[in-house]
Amino acid sequence: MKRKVTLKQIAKELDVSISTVSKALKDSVEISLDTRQKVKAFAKLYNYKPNNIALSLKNRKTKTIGVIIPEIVHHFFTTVIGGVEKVANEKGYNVIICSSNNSFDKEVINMEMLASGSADGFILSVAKETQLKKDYHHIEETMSQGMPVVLFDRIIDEIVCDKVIIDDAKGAQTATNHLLSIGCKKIAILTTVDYISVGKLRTNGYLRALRAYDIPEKEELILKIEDIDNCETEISSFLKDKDIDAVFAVNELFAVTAAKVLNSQGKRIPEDIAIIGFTDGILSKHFIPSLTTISQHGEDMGVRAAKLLIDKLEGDEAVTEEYRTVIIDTSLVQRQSTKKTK
Amino acid sequence: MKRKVTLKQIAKELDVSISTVSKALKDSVEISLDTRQKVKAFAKLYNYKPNNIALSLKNRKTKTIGVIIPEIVHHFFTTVIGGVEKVANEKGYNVIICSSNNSFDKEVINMEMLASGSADGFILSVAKETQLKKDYHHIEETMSQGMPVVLFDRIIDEIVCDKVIIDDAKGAQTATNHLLSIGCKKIAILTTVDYISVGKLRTNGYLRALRAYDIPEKEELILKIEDIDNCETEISSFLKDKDIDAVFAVNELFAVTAAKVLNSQGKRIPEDIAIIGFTDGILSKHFIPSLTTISQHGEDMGVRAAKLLIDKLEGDEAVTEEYRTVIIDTSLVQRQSTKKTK
DNA sequence: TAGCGTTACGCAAACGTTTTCGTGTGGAAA
DNA sequence: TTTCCACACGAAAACGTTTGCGTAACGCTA
Repeated sequence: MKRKVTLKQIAKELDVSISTVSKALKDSVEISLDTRQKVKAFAKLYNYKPNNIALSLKNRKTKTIGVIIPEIVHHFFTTVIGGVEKVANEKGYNVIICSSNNSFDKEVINMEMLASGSADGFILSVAKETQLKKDYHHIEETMSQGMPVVLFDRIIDEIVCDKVIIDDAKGAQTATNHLLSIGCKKIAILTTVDYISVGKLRTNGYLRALRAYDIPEKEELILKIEDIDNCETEISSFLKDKDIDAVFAVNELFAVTAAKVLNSQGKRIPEDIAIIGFTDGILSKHFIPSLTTISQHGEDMGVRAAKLLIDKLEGDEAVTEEYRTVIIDTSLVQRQSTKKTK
Repeated sequence: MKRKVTLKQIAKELDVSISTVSKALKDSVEISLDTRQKVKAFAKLYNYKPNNIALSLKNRKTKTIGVIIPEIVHHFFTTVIGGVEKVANEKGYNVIICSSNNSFDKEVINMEMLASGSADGFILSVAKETQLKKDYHHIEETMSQGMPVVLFDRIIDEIVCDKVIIDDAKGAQTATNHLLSIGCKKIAILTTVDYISVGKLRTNGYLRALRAYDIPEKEELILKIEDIDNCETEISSFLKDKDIDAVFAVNELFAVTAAKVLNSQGKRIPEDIAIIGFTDGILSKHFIPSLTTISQHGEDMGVRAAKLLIDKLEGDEAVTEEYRTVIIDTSLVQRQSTKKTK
């Protein structure tokens, strides 16, 4: 089992100096054509590849982007990663992905790990726990050490940096408006507890849409779900015998669960009750009936986030000092769960 | 914007040597208690963290595991990653994830990138293109340079290394047996083209089960799908007016698509036609009716793969020279799409 | 033949660590 | 006063690169 070949070994074999080998491989005119060819042939033969670690140390940059997301088993986040990878690879960057599993501690650990030499900058969506805890020291520390950070989706207002978000409130408003426009009047919302920023914003959008239509908001039509993993029972009892004609769910799981629950309660979708979700994942697409949703364009988010980060990494001082917030448009994806029937 | 603080800077500030600082931080008895405390206080104040890159270079290992998967937006693979991360983090390893996007070239590039210093070993599921092309030089090269590789799921028989697989044929047999046991006799299979190893194996399992029941295999009940993204039309025309009482789909998408197609063709599931899938993803779970499947236990696979790799990385010569193949048990997850009705 | 300019290469520093092997200082024993 | 031994610390090498600069050797001109 041979080790990886280094410049030093090539130099020794060929009885020249390390610098000669290095220069020859770079086709430097300093080195005679003859030597250059000899070195290159030898390097190819032994499959020489420069050691990235050594390069990183020397250049003080790693050419890799660290991505930290709350969950890896999550369609939306993986699509974002897809977008990040796309531009990163184009620009010669590597992508390291870590998941925080929605744990504050793991987020900190991962961030420190990557920050201590493994990545040049970060693309980050913060963990639930972090939003709850409001402790952002790890992010601020990273930034203060000169490493750019781009926040996306679950962002933090207090932190000044580049951000990529969707207009959650507007998207929710669009969703609600859609329901209103097809004649729904009694619209329930399934949302998250308020400390999840996106949940809160979407709730706001829902309320805004109602107000615009002069429909009074009713406390009993709003369900704020804490335990996402066991949302079914909560949703089931909430929806039981409720006098509504539409449900707006702030994520895919809630939407699908609501559909199932309503189904088993004997309601027809969309005839009796319309459903609209948020996030355009495979569940919404393949469910029967297929679910109307607000698409977040995850891949776009990833693309924009990566561009922002790379700009900052390669930019001059002017760019470095200015922070931008990119707002990705949402779009309504109409499917069967909100057919116009009234 | 301050840079990251290094040993050298601390040494300079405190007017001692670099080695003294390094030793002090490691609580070496060589250094006086007084100096030790001073150094540590200073290091904490400036939030000193050793530079991983420098450590990697010095130690000639990175303490990171490279994971390369065909698709990042894929539930099964992300669950595997979850398993890998779990044990990796326990053992102090970092995880770098790259997707090949099912492209041979990208697989090679990613592998070479990570191999040239960024990772100590690999956990890999090969791209479709690689299976088709049968070009494995990048994997063999990596191994010959002393970096262990663990293959999982889509493996390559010709390569000698640690492997983690499920018994695809057995799982398919279990699935088919299940259908037979509830009285189905005319079972169609939706599978992939043969060069996808898992597809072929699952087809074999299906045939084996039929033979065991003395049911002749019929060419017209087998659909080998090439273009997965546009499987719907193909499945639709295949299933049209076919005289069958069950469908076995080798993956989740095929199963769901079949269910939808049958639905729209006026068949009831499971009363008219039973459906069983492979891979226990969210689609199967949330579909109505929920789909019976063969669970691959993705997280388990990740756990075992990571353990194999770390064993090899940290093991002595004896372990290093022996290759193991771990077979993960599949299990039947019974749901509504295969109710016993006959 | 002395002086000069090329050519073709080597030296050494630097990136940030760790670790082995000195070494200067001080006090105590002889 | 000399010798010896802890003690506390520093120098240097090594990991694998890149690159500015120094310099032998050579051929040519004056």
